[in-house]
Formats: sequence, structure tokens, C-alpha cells
Amino acid sequence: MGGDHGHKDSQIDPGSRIGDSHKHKEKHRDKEHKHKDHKKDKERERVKPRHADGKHEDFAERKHRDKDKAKHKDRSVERHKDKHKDKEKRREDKNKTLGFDEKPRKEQENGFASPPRVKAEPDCDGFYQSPRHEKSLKREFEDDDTEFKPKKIKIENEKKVKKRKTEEEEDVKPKKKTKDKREDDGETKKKGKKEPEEKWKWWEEERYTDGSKWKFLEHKGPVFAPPYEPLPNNIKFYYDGKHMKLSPLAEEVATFFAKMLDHEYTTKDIFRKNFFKDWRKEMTSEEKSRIIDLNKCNFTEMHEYFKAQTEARKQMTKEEKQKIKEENERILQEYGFCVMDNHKERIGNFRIEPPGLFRGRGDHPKMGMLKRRIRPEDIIINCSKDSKHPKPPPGTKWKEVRHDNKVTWLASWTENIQGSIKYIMLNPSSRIKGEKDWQKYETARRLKKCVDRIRTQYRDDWKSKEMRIRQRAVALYFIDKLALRAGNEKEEGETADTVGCCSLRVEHIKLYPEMDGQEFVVEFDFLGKDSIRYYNKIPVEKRVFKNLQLFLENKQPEDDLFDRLNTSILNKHLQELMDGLTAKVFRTYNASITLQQQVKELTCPEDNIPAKILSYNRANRAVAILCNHQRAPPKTFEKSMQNLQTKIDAKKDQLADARRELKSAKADAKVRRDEKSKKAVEAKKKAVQRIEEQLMKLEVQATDREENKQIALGTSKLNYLDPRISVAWCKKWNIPVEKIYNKTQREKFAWAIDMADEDFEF
DNA sequence: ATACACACTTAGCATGTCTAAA
DNA sequence: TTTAGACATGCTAAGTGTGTAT
Repeated sequence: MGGDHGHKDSQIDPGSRIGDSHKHKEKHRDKEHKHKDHKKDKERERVKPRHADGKHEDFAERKHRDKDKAKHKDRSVERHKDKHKDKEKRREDKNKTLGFDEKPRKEQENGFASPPRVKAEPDCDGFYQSPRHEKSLKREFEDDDTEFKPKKIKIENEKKVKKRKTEEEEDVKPKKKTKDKREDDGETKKKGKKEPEEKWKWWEEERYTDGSKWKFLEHKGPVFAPPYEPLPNNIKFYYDGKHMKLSPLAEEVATFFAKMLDHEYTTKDIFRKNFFKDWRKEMTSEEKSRIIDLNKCNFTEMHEYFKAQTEARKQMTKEEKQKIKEENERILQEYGFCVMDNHKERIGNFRIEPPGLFRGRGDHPKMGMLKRRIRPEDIIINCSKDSKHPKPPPGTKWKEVRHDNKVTWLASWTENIQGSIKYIMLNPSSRIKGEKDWQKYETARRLKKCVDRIRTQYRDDWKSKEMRIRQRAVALYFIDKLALRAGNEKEEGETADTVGCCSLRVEHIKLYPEMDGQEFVVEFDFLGKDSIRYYNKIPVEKRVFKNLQLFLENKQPEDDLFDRLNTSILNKHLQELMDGLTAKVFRTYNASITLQQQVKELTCPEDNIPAKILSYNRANRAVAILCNHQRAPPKTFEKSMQNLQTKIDAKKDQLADARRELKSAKADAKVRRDEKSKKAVEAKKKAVQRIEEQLMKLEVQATDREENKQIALGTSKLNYLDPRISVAWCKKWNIPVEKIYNKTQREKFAWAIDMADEDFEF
């Protein structure tokens, strides 16, 4: 909502948007998304998401994005002159202090300190207590147990820091949950000696409560992109039909373009324009004066060359491949880990992003711009003062080395397209990410305890006499019911035109007092994060409907639907309703609660394992639909589906054969009545059974895949579903977790796998 | 209030790797 | 053994949310 929050009056005044920051997009973009059919109907019935009211009528339309974005195009690129440059400057000074002396910003910034409860909600199920899990339960987040006491903050001095052990907690409310502290009595405790830690169970240890993220951090710095290798001389570039040898810099940028020639976006105006402009900046003055029209540039030799290279790479011998692999492994071992507080932890992205052409998602005004090469001089290193500092490559220097233990990143740099900061951080399996993740779910579980109250309140607020309250209440209703994202405002013209709840515009919804036999239907149609289309028709309560009509009064399509609201106002309000509550918590909460409820509902005890897994996947799918996690149908989808069908048919034939054989074996046995033929019957029976099982498995697989055609399960699984729900489900039905989580996922969710038992309830 | 800087989570897609069928 | 395709992983863009300066 860029500029127009200033005016308090309801009327939006389009004229008032001065400044460059807000003129509303010249929306002549036809938002006509052709709505496709309903192929997903059957699925919807099956999975029936939490709100039965017909959500997601059709989100089939996915990839629609790519086509559609084309239409949204053409907001001129010019108009945003590079305003992003100077942000660089002022970040110097900050962070001088890294001591702990600085005022603790908000004690619970980690959520580590148990915050005051807003209201004592009914206690929840202390599932943790399960006796057999005692040892894992030592730490808990603020969640249940309302009166949880702040743990003691131990100030560890340097040496002790080594082991953030788990002594502590005496005064913990003698709730049953205080289980044996310090169980280092061997067995699970491998850490006794062997530091090379087997599996470090950080979740059994104390968390920091002072706002620091670590006490010790040592790493080797990032790995830079390999330097540019000039093209061989026989690979030529032609301008206007004539060969032209480019200077190395210009040539490098040209190769970026050449590599992308197959992509549709190299045909887009904006892309080409941005590219050409940035390319020219890298040219020598002669080149610049000669190369003035991108259309006269011929990159095909370069393009072919790269294609051949890719091909060659594929054709490499095993040994060569092995060699590369080993080299990568070596680099990984050297740079891919750091030491944080005495534990070796995996770094997430230790390689600096290589230069190239920026391709934003959706209709991005900056597509095609040159993403410049990052040098050591651009990098800020973060590590402990007393660690061995990483060395910059010979002959270079870091931009800065700082020692800020209030943040988690190891290195950062400022990217030149948006001027935003990029970071090198730890892998999701690390303690620092894991704790945060765990905490996130605990916050969502706290929401569970007060969501009824909050819902009652926002429904009440629909009647408020203040417009802002009503808008807030309706927006919150959408966020809760439809799991919409918050919708921060974005800088106009700097990014693709996408919205979330608070930034919805009038043009994004349509109201139907009556539709298909339902009253008060709202139709949503907008591009959300990553320019993924959200399309949904949903009946709402009358009061909501009336409010929406009110909000729409006297507005233009490009005006904000919620003109008195933004995410900051909303979150401030939410904060008052529950400590730590923000808009995104609703997504987490609704996703997780939906999984839990769906999985309960869909799992049939009699089913075999594959069928149970199908149920699980369907529950997962319900969540993905709720969260609108779409994907492009895999390119090979149809084909692979066909293949699977072929397999199924073959299996069926095989089954028929097996049955026939069984029959004749039986007949045979009847006649002969000897041991041998009896055995034969048994064997045949077994065979039939086995084949039946295989067939069933295939069929389940086919169903699952079909249903998954354009839904991505991964995102919700990784980011929204409390892993303990899944783990509990596995334990309950005796399903190996490997069926649900692959290796990476198991690493990320190690804490949950270790601590959740089958009674876990979200 | 608003704007901005920053940190950190969430996201889809491209590519690489593994696996199982041919 | 080869190859297709499934699946895992890497990559990095695009969000959210907080804190601070204006």
C-alpha cells in the first residue's frame, strides 16, 4: 500500500499518491485469467480441506503464471531509477557492540524466555510426559504449561560454554513434566567423551535466554564462484553479421545471455532491454559505440558451444565424474561446516551466488539485469573474535569482519539487483535453525489454545463502528479461513505485482450475492508470492459480505481493498491477542491442525502400509491445497503416468495368470492328494497374494501421483506441518518414518523424531 | 506514522543423483 | 548395462516481521 496510508479518510484519493512511490500501477493489465475447468473436483471431494465450503474451486490453472505474466507486463522499467543504490552506506556503524551488554532487545526475542501468557488458556495435553520419553523432554518451549517459569539464565563463562549442558531447572514447578534432569547416565549420552558427536541432541539442552545466538563461531568463509573462462577462439560472436571479438568482460556477460537463449524470457522486451542496458555498461567504449542493437547480435555459436559442453559433461566417464564428486566433497568438508558452540554444524549455502542475469519470478520489472560477480571486498564476515578468522583469497580483503553473536549468519553481501542483503547461514539440521523451527510450532500450538477466543473477537469486530477495526477483522478472517499470507506492501515497480491479504486490491475480488445456489460468494483472483495465482470462490458470512461491499464503495479497481490496514497494524493487534502472534502463525496453525485432523480422519486401521501412506499424503495434500502450494505439472507427467498404467496392466495379467495357476494347482491337489501338490497350492497362493499386493501398491501409487499432479507437498511438509504430528502418526501405525521423510527431512526434523511419541497432539 | 534496514522463513524450479526397469 | 524417470538437492527469489531512524 505504498503511500496511501496517510489519509485517514475512507475515500481513497487516487490523486494523492504523489511521490514516486505509489502511483498505482497503470493497471491496464487485464486480469482476465481464463479459468479452467474443474479437473480437480474429485480430489477436492476426497481430501476435503478444513473448510468445507468449496474452497479452491479451481486452482488448476497453475502455470498460468507464465502466460499471464506476459499480459501484466509492460510497466516500464525506466521509471524506477536506481534508487536502491545508496542503501549500502548506512549500515556501517551499527553492530559495534556485540557484547551482551547491549540492551537486550525484547527479552524473548528468541522466544526463549517464557513470555507472559496473555491469558491462561486451558492447559493442553502435556503429551510430553509420556514416560518412555522422559529423557528427551527436558526442554520445552513456552507452550503448554502456562505457568512455566523462566529458566535460569546461566551465564556461562568461556570454558563452560563448551558444554551447554542441561543442568538447571530446579524450580520448575513440580509438574510431572519435570523429568529427570541430567540423565547423562550413559546410554544415550554418547557425548560424554566423544566430541565427534554422534547425534547431538541439542533439544535436550538449555537455550540461550540472553538474546545471543551463539558464544563461539568459527568458519572458513564462503566459496567464491569460479572465475570466468574466456571462450575458445573458434567460438565467435557476430554483430550485424560480422565477427567481433569481445573484451573479456563484455564477453562474459554475453555468455550469460547466450546460455539462456532457449528460454522464452530472452524474447521478452523487458528482459532484453534490461540485459542490453547492463551489458553495455560492461563494454569497452569501442564496443559500446558499435553494438547498439541487441537484435543484431548473434550469440548462436556461443549457445551451441554451451549446449555441447553440457552434453559433454553428461558423457563424461565414471572416473571423471567420480573425480568431480570427490572434489566437491573436499570443498564441502573444508567449507561446508562451521563450529558453533563446540559443535560442528553444516552450513546451508556456503557458495557465493555466481554472476548471471537476474530472472525474477512472474512479471518482474528487473528481469534480465546483470547480477554482478561478488568479490571478497563485498563480503562481511561474522565470527567470534576468538576464533580463527577466515582468510580472504590471496590478494583480497573482506569488506569487514565483525563479531555479532546476536545474529545467526556467517557471511553476508549486498546484492545489486534489489539492493537486499544475502546471507550465508546454517543448514536446517543445525541447532540454531531447529530451535527456531520448534519454537514456531510451539507458537502455533499456543494459538490453538486461544483461537476460539480470537475468532469470536474478530467476528464481533465485524460490527465495529470503526472502519479500521472492521477491515482488520475481515482481513484476519481471510487469513484464518483461507490461510492467506499477510501481504506486506512492496515497492512499486521494483518487483512483480503480487499481493497478500492486507495488500489486496479491489480488482482482486468479486462479490456475488448469490452464485450456484450459495449466498454471499467472494471470488478471489490474484497473484501471490512467486506470482502463483490464487483463485478461489468461497461463500462467506453475510456480515463479511456486507463489509466487503462497504470497503469497495467508491473505489477504483486499483485501490486497496483494506485502505485502513497494513500488516504492521494487523500484527500489532495480533500481538495484543497473544504473545508472539503474527499473521503467519495462522498459516502454520491451520496447516498443522488440518494435517492432524485429516490424518486422523483418513487413516483406516485395516489398511496396509501403502494405503495408509496414501492417506497421509492426502492429508498432506489437503494442507497444500489450503496453502495454495502449486507446481507445474512435471513435464513428463503424462508419459510417466502412462508407463505406470502399463505396469499396472501387466501386473493385472500376471495376477490373472497366477490365479489360473493356483486354480489348476488346487484341482491337481484334489486329485492327487499328496504332500507335494499341497505344497504347490500353498506356493501358488502365496504368489497370488504377493502379486495382489504389488498390484495394489501400483494402483495406490497411480492414484497418489494423479492427485499430486499440480500440487506440491514439499513446501508444507517442510515449513508448515509440525513434524511431531507426522512422527506420532508413524509411531501409532507402525510406519517407518523413512516412508514419510527422506534423509534430509529426517535430519531437519531429528528433534521431532526423537521426542514425539504416538500420543503427541498438536 | 512511515520508511528503511535487516534478519530470517518460505518458495518453486532447475539440475543432479539414484534407482529400477528395459 | 543403459536409460528413463523419480526423487533429492541446490539455488536463490520472494516473502514476513522487527527494530530503528526519520
